[in-house]
Amino acid sequence: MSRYNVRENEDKWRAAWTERAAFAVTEDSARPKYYVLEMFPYPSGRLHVGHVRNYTMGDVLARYKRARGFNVLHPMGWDAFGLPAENAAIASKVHPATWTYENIAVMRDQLRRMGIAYDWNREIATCHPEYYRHEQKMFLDFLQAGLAYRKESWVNWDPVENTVLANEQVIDGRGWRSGAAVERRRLSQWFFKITEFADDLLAAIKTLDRWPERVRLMQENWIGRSEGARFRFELAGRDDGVEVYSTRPDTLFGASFVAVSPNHPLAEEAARKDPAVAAFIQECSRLGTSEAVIEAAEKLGCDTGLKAIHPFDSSWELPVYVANFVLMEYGTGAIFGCPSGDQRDLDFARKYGLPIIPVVLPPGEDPASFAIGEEAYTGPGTLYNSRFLDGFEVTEAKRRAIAELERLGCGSGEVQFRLRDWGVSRQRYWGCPIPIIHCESCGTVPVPEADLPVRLPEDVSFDKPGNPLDHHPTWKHVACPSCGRPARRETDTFDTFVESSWYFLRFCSARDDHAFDRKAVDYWMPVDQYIGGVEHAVLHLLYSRFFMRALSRCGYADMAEPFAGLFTQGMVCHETYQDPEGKWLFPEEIRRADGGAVVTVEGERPVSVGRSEKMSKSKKNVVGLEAIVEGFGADTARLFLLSDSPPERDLEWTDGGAEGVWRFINRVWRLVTEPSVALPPAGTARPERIDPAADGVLRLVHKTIHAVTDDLEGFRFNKAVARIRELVNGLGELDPAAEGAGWVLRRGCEAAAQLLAPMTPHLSEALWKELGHDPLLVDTPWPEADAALLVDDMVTLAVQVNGKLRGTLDMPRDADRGLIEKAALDLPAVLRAAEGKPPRKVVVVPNRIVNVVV
RNA sequence: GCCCCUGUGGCGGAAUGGUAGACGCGGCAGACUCAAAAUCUGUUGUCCGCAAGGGCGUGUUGGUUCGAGUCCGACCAGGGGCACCA
Repeated sequence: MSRYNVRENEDKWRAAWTERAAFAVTEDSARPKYYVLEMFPYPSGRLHVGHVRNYTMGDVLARYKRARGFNVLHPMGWDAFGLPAENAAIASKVHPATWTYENIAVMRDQLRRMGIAYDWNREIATCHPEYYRHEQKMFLDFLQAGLAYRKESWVNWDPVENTVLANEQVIDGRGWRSGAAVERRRLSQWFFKITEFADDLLAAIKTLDRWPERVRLMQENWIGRSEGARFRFELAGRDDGVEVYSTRPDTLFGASFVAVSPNHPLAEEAARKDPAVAAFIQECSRLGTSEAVIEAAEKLGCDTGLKAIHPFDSSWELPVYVANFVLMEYGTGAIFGCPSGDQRDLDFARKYGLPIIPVVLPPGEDPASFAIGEEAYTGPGTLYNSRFLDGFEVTEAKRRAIAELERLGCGSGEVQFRLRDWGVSRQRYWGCPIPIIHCESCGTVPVPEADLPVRLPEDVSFDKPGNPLDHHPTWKHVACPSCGRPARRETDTFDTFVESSWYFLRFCSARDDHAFDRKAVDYWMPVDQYIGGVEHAVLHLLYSRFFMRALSRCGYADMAEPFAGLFTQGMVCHETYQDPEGKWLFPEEIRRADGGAVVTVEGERPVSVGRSEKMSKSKKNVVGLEAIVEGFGADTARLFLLSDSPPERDLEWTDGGAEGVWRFINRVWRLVTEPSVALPPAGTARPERIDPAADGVLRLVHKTIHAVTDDLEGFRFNKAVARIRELVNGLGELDPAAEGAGWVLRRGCEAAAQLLAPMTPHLSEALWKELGHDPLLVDTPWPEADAALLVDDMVTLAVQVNGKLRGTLDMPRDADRGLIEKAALDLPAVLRAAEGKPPRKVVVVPNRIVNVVV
């Protein structure tokens, strides 16, 4: 019995593709183009199976489309700037650049071994000055176009590390590494004006019909368009007021307080006079900037002592609170509270004993008895207790309330977006320097284009807390390009999302002197199929959509949407293991003992098995790619990652499953190398006579070609694999004595090799050669199914009595309705189930089912 | 708190409103073997039954329909997102 030699074959066929330069492409107007892109990885150290799942899906598509005659662009690169490199620098004294480039070398090698069909000539690393210099130029152009600007904003500040923290780095109000209490601080930072395109970014989501529904929904929520009113409450005894934004101006007569954000100027003013307010604001700053945390926290407030005057009734005064649930970043940073119509306001009013005035009467309720209980009423209804708004529906009341505010001159209707401008400044070393010089007399001066790129200095130290660029002895000291006097470089670097917002354009002409060649971009863009994790559903994808618009406005391109099709794949998960002390264990540190109990390999101590979770280093539930590829080969890993779960769902890695795939690969190998009946030479014409038994198998071959093609088009890789397995099972059961069996078996084996090719390219190439074909399979067109062989002459109908299955009926396809009814009614099982009762009705669905109703 | 998704055998999962459990993993039985591994064959939702056959089954619970895993309502459970991780 022969065994498929993985090592030899995988090396051999990869070398053959490389020698052919099979996947290097150029623009070719004669052929339809197809741009397949997987989200490029951060070079974290080594490839894990999650990456491989992502890239395998892209490769399946790239190889499939290539076989269908498309000119396929399938590039790969590295999202190489980022925090982990700096953390590594702090932890192990290795320079971020060294660490990054070493990781890239390891991961590139791993990717090559997986046999993914990339055009490696287009490889890019975003930390390379040849990449980021174009980004600096774009920034200058955005600045010119008014799409980039500088302003103050709030951040989470770690006073020990002297650094800004991400929300996820704030744990219970403390810095993740230092443990120091986090402060909210104002910092002057650079922003991209994404809100400029808010309406268009929202409206165009409708055109992205090849994006997953949930991603579109997430983006819609993120942009968060709302219609409401911005208006002013005068403050009693002062000549200023407080401006609020509300989506429910119709409920103004239910108002019982005004609340401002802890960062609102009025709050700061109150804090200066009242230590209690100051202490409260201090307390709020501990919550951090995350909306989820703020919204979930108990609604707390602190009375400022100020009184706001109701815009519709100057004798009506409302208390002004500082409240922890009011966000400075949204609207005006101030609201009015209507407890009967908003849950947060209701909680707040209950806590502080404020009036609760119902103003919207739900349909069918009696105004005399309707009362607000535990829940605020936010649904539709009719206004009451609301003077001139009484009797109007909510929508109409909103319109009238706004009209009245406008008449009074204290406000107007306004559309608000939840979307805020994109803050791109990071107080970090390992990122793209922002090409700006700060001069005391000239202000912020752009670095002249001729001086680009602004390169990162290499001699930096990570001994001190804070930004290494800031405490570098010389780097930031430069002459002002405008006046020549001593000035200081911007020491912030870009958010790494900036690099990933245009890398797909760079791939179109990766070695061009400009950011990209317009002709190449016009040919290849948009990306036809983008594949990546759903974790990027909002930010990366929205930023890229913004960049495409911003670059188009600056004359770089002429396109709004960079990604025509998007697919978000699930994560790869694995069981977790802990020893008796609760320490996490790697899968290879455990084994299953004879009784089925799980024990440690060392010392046989009992292991508790946890549920399957996303593979992560911290829980050690990771499987090494090397071990799999060494043992079973790249094709096994690829096929397993495609076969067990639908691609959009999480996949559980199991050793058993991978072994099953390995068995299957060997079964296919033996099917071809040790056929049950001698195969005629390649290209032999179809024999005159084919036995009905063999004809059934031939039909299976064509049905499989048809179904697998359809499944690949629809991203149903797991089903495609299942169908190919059915084909292989069917070929294994072919009667070798049947007339025409050899020819049918050849057709079947060829189809199996071709259909498997996008998934197991090495194996398929080897099978193709075994089957006597000389040209590479990679240069062979996709097989076509013969439509005549897709439909059977006989069909099996299910027969039900009152909806319950009682038997089946084999009938010719499209048989006469009366014939079917009669045959069904004569079935013994039907007679038995009907218990002698006459049929009241017989439902016949052609070629599918008969339902006898008695 | 707000928004969203998912619940089907021991497990991963199939199923245009039409034969629930394809395909695989695991289990059980057998063949080959001195033995094991590898491989192959059969079997495998559950309950009753010697069998033929039948009852029950897609988180719970109502509804629509000749017919519901699929559509609609309520509930329960698990998961995800909510602006400096990438």
